Amino acid sequence: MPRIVRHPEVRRAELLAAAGRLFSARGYEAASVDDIIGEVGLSKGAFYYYFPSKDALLEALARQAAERARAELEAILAAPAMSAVEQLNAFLRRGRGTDRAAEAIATFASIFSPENIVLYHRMHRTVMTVMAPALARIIEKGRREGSMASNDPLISAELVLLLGAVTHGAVADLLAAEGADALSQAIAAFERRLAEQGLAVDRILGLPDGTARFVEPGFVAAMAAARPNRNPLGATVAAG
Amino acid sequence: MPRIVRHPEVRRAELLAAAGRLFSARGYEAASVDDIIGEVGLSKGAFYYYFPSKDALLEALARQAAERARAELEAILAAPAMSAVEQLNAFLRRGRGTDRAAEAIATFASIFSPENIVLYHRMHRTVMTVMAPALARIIEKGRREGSMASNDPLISAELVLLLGAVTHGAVADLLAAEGADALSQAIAAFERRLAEQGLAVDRILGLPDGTARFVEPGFVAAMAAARPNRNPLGATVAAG
DNA sequence: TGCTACAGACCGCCAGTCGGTATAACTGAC
DNA sequence: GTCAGTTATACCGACTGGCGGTCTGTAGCA
Repeated sequence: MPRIVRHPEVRRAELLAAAGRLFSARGYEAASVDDIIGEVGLSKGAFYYYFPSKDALLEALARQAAERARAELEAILAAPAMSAVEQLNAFLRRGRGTDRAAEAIATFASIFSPENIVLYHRMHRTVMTVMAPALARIIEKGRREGSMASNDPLISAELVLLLGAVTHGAVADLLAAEGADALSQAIAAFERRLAEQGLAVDRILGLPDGTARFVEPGFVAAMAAARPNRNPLGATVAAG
Repeated sequence: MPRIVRHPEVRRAELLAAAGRLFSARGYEAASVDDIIGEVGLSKGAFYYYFPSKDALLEALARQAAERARAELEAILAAPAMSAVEQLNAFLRRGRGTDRAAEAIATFASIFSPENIVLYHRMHRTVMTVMAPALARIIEKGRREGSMASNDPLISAELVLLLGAVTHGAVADLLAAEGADALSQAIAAFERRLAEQGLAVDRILGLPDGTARFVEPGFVAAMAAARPNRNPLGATVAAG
């Protein structure tokens, strides 16, 4: 086979990109190392030259995601003109504008699928460790401004983040919904759920009811409209 | 090899029991089907006579756990003498008495270990579908009694259950703590966390602060005291 | 000339398959 | 009631394909 040499950073990025695609599409376990190197056009030996194990590749992918999330956050935190409450809402809605609904539903569809628990968990854990302290800073600011209450900003931050990550079931329902009736029902259920989650955040942080909102209005409907094409036999996503 | 025939129900139970032990001890992926049948003294063919796949065995195990949880709940729900608030606390503390601390820490240690995400997730999901409606009934009762507030008892129930399942990190810290100082710090952190989670539940359900409590006093210390013996090299549970 | 980035045959293990079989349970003849 | 014949059930274990990971190299750039 022709031997093609690239800059290590480029190769590493290629592997991460291919792994990201394949893990999302097929699930972490179902996507083999051979699949990944096949996509990049690399040998087994070269792969293990870059990553000590398949798990390390997953870890690197999670770190990458966390790093990107952190970068997105810096922008919010760096804006001193915003009140803590405004920052909170900006935080909760990051990447959840109606314009990014298609992107969001695609991500959800792959990451919340049953065969992707491992991928989801890794991402979540790693991103969480980056996000929690950032959100805690917002909560502390809110406390100083007198708009928020919390005994322990870091713990409160983790609880709030947790509430943001419970969308699993509702997303699955949204993806599985067949027919206009079921779809509009799923949308309504999803929005009720998001409203309740927002309320829970308000209560935990001592904000007036209706202050925190996880998505901007119309986001769920936009996501539903942008659902990835499902196979004609139905049940793309197994129930449960 | 001698051929030993048993009643199918007995064999099935044997397999479930062995799988429960091995999955907990080594993790779902690390415990092979060969390990399980080795423990039971059965052949590969016989195993696949009972379960169509290793995953189906995990599913059956999760169902079993859910069924047991449901049975435990019936007792609480069947007691009409208890107020909804009392039922809530009984619910939150099920299996969390100081007398059951040893059992609890052992369960946590295995189920929250990094290599057991799959096992944890399955159990959690299955048990959740059983628990959420039960807790929702308690919340409805509380609403009728005027002690609780909720727009949607089922969603509130799911949020409350979720809050009960966030103990991961703190448990890991508790298990990893080396030396008296670190241990007492981990205990304190755990208790602060549980207190905050209790507060969050209070707020979500419109209860006075300090009403809901996830464990009885002294439970965390009792758990810490009952930690399973860790290997002398330290770091039984990998960080994170 | 030496080190870095690569190649690919190879290994052990694992979930799952398959053809076969011992044994218990049932049948009917006497 | 018992005993050969038959069937269905519960079981055996060699085998397969594919997986993650290893190892011995080696081409190509510096």
